[in-house]
Amino acid sequence: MTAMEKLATEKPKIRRPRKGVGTWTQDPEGVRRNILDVARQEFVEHGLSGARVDIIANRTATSKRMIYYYFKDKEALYLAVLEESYVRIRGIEIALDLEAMHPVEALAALVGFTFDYHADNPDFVRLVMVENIHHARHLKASVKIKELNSSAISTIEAIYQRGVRLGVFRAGIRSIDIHLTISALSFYNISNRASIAEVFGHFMEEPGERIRRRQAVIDAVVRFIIA
Amino acid sequence: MTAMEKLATEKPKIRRPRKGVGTWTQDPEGVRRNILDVARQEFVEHGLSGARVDIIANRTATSKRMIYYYFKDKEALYLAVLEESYVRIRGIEIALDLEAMHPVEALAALVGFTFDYHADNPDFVRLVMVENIHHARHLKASVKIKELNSSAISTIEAIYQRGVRLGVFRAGIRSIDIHLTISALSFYNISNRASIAEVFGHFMEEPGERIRRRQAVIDAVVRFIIA
DNA sequence: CCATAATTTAACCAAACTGTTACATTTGTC
DNA sequence: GACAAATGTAACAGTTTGGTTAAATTATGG
Repeated sequence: MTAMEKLATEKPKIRRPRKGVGTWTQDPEGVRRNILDVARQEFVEHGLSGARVDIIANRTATSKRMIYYYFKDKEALYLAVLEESYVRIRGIEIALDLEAMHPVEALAALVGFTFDYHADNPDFVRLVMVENIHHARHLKASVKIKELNSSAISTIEAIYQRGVRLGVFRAGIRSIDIHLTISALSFYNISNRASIAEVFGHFMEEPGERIRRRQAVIDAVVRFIIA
Repeated sequence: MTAMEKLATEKPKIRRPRKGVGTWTQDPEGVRRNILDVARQEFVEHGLSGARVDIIANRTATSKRMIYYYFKDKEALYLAVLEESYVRIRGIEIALDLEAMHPVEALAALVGFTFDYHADNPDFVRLVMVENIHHARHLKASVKIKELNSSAISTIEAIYQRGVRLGVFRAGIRSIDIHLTISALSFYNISNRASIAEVFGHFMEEPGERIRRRQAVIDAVVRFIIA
C-alpha cells in the first residue's frame, strides 16, 4: 500500500453537536484534542521522522490547515504530544496508600503498579523509546516537562527508609538503583516485545504470561532489597 | 545546519594501496565494508526513516552509485546492517568457562558479561531499539537471523539446573524469566540513558556510576535466583 | 589481450513531503 | 450587527529524498 492509498482511509467526524441547525460548530479545544490524539498514534507507530503530516491530517476530523494553525510545525506537534503524555503520567496519582502498608507490601504494590502502568500504556513506552532515539532532545528543550520533576524517587526512598528502620530491608542500597531496577523490568517487556517474540518465540502479550512475568518482576525487586 | 551543508563533510579515502601505479584499486569487499560501517552509524543515529542515503553516500569513501550497486535499496541496506550486527553478537563466544565455575559465580559472571556487552556496544542497543519501533519487521523477514537461534537460554538453563541440584538456587524459576531479567537490567541503562539523564539528572555513562550500577544488577539477579 | 566486474562522476527524475496561501464561510462575543 | 476567531477546501510552492542513467575508466582473471 502506497502513501497515497493510505490517505484514502476513513475520516471520522466527531463534532460537538448543536441544537439542530448549523453544519458545524466551533470547538477549538475539541479540534486540538482530536489532532493530538491522531498525531500521538502516528508518532507512536512510526516515530518522529517516520510520521507523515498528511497521514495525520487525513485521519483527523479536521484538515492539515488546522494542524499548522494550532501547532506551528511537525516538530512542535510532536513536542505537544510528548508533553501531553508526560503530563498525563504525572497526573496519575498512585491510589494505593503506600504509607499505610508494611514496607514489603508497599514495595510489592509499587512494583506491581509500575509494571501494570507500562503494560497498559504501550504508547507511552514507545514515545519514550522514540525520544531516546533522539537523545531526549525534546525532553531537554521542554520547559513544561522540566517543571514536573520526578517524585518517583522520593516515594521509593520513603518506603525504603521505613523498611530499613524496621530491619526488613538491607541497608546501603541507593534509591536510584531501586528505581532503575523497577523501571527496567517494567519497560523492557513492552519496549522489546517484538524482538523478544522474534528471537525467543516468547509472547509477552498473552494474559497468562503477563501475570507470571508480573510476579517474577515483583519477586526480583523484593528479593533485591529484602534483608 | 541544513542537509545540503551536512553533505559537505569530510570524505575519507581508504583505498587498499598498490605498488606505485594505479590511481585506485578494486576492492569490492572493502567498499562493501566501508558502506556498511558508515550506514550503521547513520541508522544507529537517526533510525531507519531518519537516516538519509545521501548522507551515508557522502560519508563513504565511495559514491551513492555503489550503495545501490551492492545493496538494492535503503531498506536492504538497513537489513544488511542489522544482520551483520546480529551475526557479530552471536560470534562473540563467551570466553568465560562458565561450566567450570560454581553456579553462583557462573551466574554473576554471565550477568557481568552481559551488562558489559551492552555498555560497550550502545550501537547494537540502539539498532535493537530501532528494530522494535518497527515491530521487528526486518528480524522477522531475515532468513539469516532466523538461523542463529538463541543459545542464551540454554546457557542459563545449564547454570540454573546445576545450581538447583546443588541446592544454592531455589527451584521453580523459568529460565526465560532469568534471561529477561538479565537483559532488561543490562539494556535499559543504555537504551534509556538520555531520558534517565534528563528526568533524574543521573548520568549512566560516568565510569564510577557504571561500576556501581553493574554491581547492583549482578546483586539483583543473583538474589532473584538464590535459595 | 579480451571479456567482465568494479568504479567514478555527475546529472537527472519522479515521488514524497513539509509548509503556505488564497478565499470563502461560519460562529462566538461584545 | 460588527468584528475577530475558527474552519473548510484545495491548490500550490519549494525542497528533500530515494533511486536511476549514461558514459567513461580501471582492474582482474583466464
